Amino acid sequence: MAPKVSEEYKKKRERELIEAARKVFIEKGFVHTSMQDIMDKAGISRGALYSYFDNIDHVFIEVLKYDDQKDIQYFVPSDEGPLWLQLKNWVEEQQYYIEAIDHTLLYAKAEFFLSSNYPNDKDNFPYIFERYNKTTEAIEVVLNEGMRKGEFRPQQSTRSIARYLITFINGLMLDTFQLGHERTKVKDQLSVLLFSLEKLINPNTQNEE
Amino acid sequence: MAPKVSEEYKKKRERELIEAARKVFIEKGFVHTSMQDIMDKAGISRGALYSYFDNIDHVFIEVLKYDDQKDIQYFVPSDEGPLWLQLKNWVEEQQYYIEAIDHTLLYAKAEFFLSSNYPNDKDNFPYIFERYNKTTEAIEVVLNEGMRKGEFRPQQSTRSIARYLITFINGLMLDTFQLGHERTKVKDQLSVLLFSLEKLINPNTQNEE
DNA sequence: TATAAAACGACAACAATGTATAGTTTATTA
DNA sequence: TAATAAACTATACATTGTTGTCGTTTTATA
Repeated sequence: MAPKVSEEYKKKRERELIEAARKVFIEKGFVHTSMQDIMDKAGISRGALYSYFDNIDHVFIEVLKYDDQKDIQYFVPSDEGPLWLQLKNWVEEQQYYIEAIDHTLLYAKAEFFLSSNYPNDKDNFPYIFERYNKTTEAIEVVLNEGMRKGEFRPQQSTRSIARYLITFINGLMLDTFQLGHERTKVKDQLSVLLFSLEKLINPNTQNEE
Repeated sequence: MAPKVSEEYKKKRERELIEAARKVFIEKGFVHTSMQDIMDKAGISRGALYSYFDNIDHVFIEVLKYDDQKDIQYFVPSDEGPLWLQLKNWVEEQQYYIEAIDHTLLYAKAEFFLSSNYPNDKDNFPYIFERYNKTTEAIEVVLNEGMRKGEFRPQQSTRSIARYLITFINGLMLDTFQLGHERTKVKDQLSVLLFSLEKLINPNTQNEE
């Protein structure tokens, strides 16, 4: 009379399944991935897969959590150097995330949040709001810190500016899905963003009004 | 020996079908719409529908063409008044397009270009590039005109600025799909856009270098 | 009224889902 | 080390939804 495997083992197995599923989603996106695809990639039987996950939405949600957990690209300010440079760095880094689109979940995520049945009861599905809020808040914190230090003197609310930044980056991603990154000119666009961000944030270096 | 109906009749019928399909796509998006849905909405039989269109991608493409044709929201500059005000107007108008998202094809389009099989051979499907190019070019023309008149003195290339504008608006749309427009604060975001656009375009009113 | 086109709707084929069952493997523990 | 219960495999199955085709029926006109 013994439960055959430890809790640990089950966790580990589940993680393997999630990793396999993640690969499939990156390759094929969300809409065109079936449970069968995941079984094939993971080398697991139908019954076993269904004993871990109820359906494909469930699988995707778990993949999302897993991915979020390891891929923290939130802005984390440090004490060293001017905040403006840190912010600039962060924006420039986004280029690599966007251009690596074929090797990330970005595409599948966009599909999922657009087309899955799951988020239809949008209000019951806070994930997407939370993520948006977390990201903008992280930016907002930096902007506020910059204000406190007297480095930034924005004329708009820091929240608005943070939202603006995130929205633009979302736009870049969408364009990149549809046009490819060469046509989108990601780098060029990010440099225009930086230019205007500087104006938004730090008008005192331009003129005193 | 008679072709049962006139060419006119066929065109008319096709247009009716397209209009019915358009309604369905607006209601249900692209991914969750089936040929059956369109038959039901149009009150037409399977065979008849298939005699007009090969498959659902084909239907959608025709809907797109139809929609583009009547819904020209490209920027058209006039000779009256400063270009800056015209541009500002155009940007502010986008608010209504974005907020009317539930009554337009925008959502279905985003799904289609993300998830249909059709655009997979992206290079063979110029529609999306053309549309992007047309839109940005329309903006670019205005910016150039403004430069010619001495009204605008951008420090970036006008093409970059045009792309920047369109990308941001795409981002706003994506956010609106996912968050709803209250949460996205469309109006607020557009005003930040206008602020930074002014800086991008017309730095001479700020300082002379 | 003959006829060719247009519309109808049944149908086969397929793909995917989630459940179920019988048999096999395996880690634990008594 | 043998018994046992859980995990897993392999496969079958009913169900559902969708697609595209095809033989038949209807209908507008010459």
